[in-house]
Amino acid sequence: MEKKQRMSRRSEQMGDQIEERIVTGVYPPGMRLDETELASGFGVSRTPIREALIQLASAGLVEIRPRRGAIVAEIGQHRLYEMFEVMAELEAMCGRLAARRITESEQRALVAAHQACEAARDANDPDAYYQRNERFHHLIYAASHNVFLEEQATALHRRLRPYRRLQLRVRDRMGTSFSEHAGIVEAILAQDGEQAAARIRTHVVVQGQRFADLIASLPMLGSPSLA
Amino acid sequence: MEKKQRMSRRSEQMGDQIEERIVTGVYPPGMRLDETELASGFGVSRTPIREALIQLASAGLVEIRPRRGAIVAEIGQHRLYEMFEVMAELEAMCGRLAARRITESEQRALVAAHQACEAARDANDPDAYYQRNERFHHLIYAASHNVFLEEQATALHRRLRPYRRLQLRVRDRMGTSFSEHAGIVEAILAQDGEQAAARIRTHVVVQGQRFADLIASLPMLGSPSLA
DNA sequence: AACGGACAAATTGTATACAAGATTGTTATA
DNA sequence: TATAACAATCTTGTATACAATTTGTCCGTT
Repeated sequence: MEKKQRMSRRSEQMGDQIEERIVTGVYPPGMRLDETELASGFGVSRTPIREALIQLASAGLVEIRPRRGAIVAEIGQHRLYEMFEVMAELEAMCGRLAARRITESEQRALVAAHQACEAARDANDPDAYYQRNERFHHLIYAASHNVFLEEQATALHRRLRPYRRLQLRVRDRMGTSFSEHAGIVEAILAQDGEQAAARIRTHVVVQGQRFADLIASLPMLGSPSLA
Repeated sequence: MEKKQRMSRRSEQMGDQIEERIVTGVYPPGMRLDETELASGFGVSRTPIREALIQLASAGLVEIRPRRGAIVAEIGQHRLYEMFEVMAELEAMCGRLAARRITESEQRALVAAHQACEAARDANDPDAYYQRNERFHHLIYAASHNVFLEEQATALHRRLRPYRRLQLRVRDRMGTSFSEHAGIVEAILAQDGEQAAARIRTHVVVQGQRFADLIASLPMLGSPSLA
């Protein structure tokens, strides 16, 4: 999990900062990202900003219309549903592979992360739960022992972060989430790949009413026909 | 399938051209991509080249080492296996969804594409089969009626293109491929999602000996520990 | 009053100039 | 002869200047 050694490349730092502002909602969907403005705001020239925007566009966070500037990508309900559908399947795949390939130390780490979630739930601390939940899921990605899959899952998870986050405050989502985690852990430890996959699929929000609740809780909309 | 209206953005054209040269092997894995050299070669300045390289790096085709230039990404055996493993699952998901959601006109198009493959096989024309096979697969992606999934599958498919291409010349792969297609079409038309998924999983090369053959047939190697 | 065209302002895309770090080759010394 | 340090050169990263296209406004005409 170490990744600090390349200091150069301002454009990357810019990219990280802009991305942070996008996923935290400081730059809301649809907002125009003026190159000159961003440049003066960050105290750099347009060049690193442009390069950062191109990267973010490749990642799908912003949309660059030729000669017409960049805007924060608007994800419509429909496309959001599609992305969660894919996310569910990617995570399910991670779970299936993890059940077959997880090592003993990874098992211990997973159980520990699960217990950490339990503590956060008991303390009724959504922020803590959110972070520990992220760790829990990431441990499953890593336990798949497919680095490429892990990367893909992490990237998509990150992209869905702002939408997922709000969802934790809805209803008794924390409690539900935790008990679902329990089932997932059990299946993985039992090396039952198919059951792990099935339970993860259910866990990810795509299912029926739960997704509708998510949609309803989102302040940012975006027209459904954007996809 | 129309996408021609934005003429501006040289960097995109450069990106497409460089990408083409990468996937066709003109720029082999590991090759150094000198910005100045490329710029003068394409008759443009370094700026569009740089932007193109950044995009290609985001897509995973090139690797940019800060202050040390860009090289064509080397995909080691291990990572290649991982990518095919994910590809298989993505395609399987497409098939499962397609079985449930495919429209009648899409069914006709799929059958037509399948028959076109048959003709190419009978003519023993690998190049034609290659193209029609691509179309066949893409139709399944589209029939999933999940645009995001379709995009992801298409992107990964494209990235694996150079490796897949060589594979068609191996053995009697064309004949095998076609008969597997038949089973896939049947499952989708029968709306049997699980069977379609299973057959597609088998169809994609990851399975045992077949993947070993693929590896053996690849001139470009890349160290296995790159992942 | 509304529509259309032309001009003006602003913003993106590209080229070039400059700065900073990396690589390579040379030289001196052990 | 080999190694280490230094210098020269080359390449990338950033800033700025310029070109081209879009957008908005104003005025004229119908």
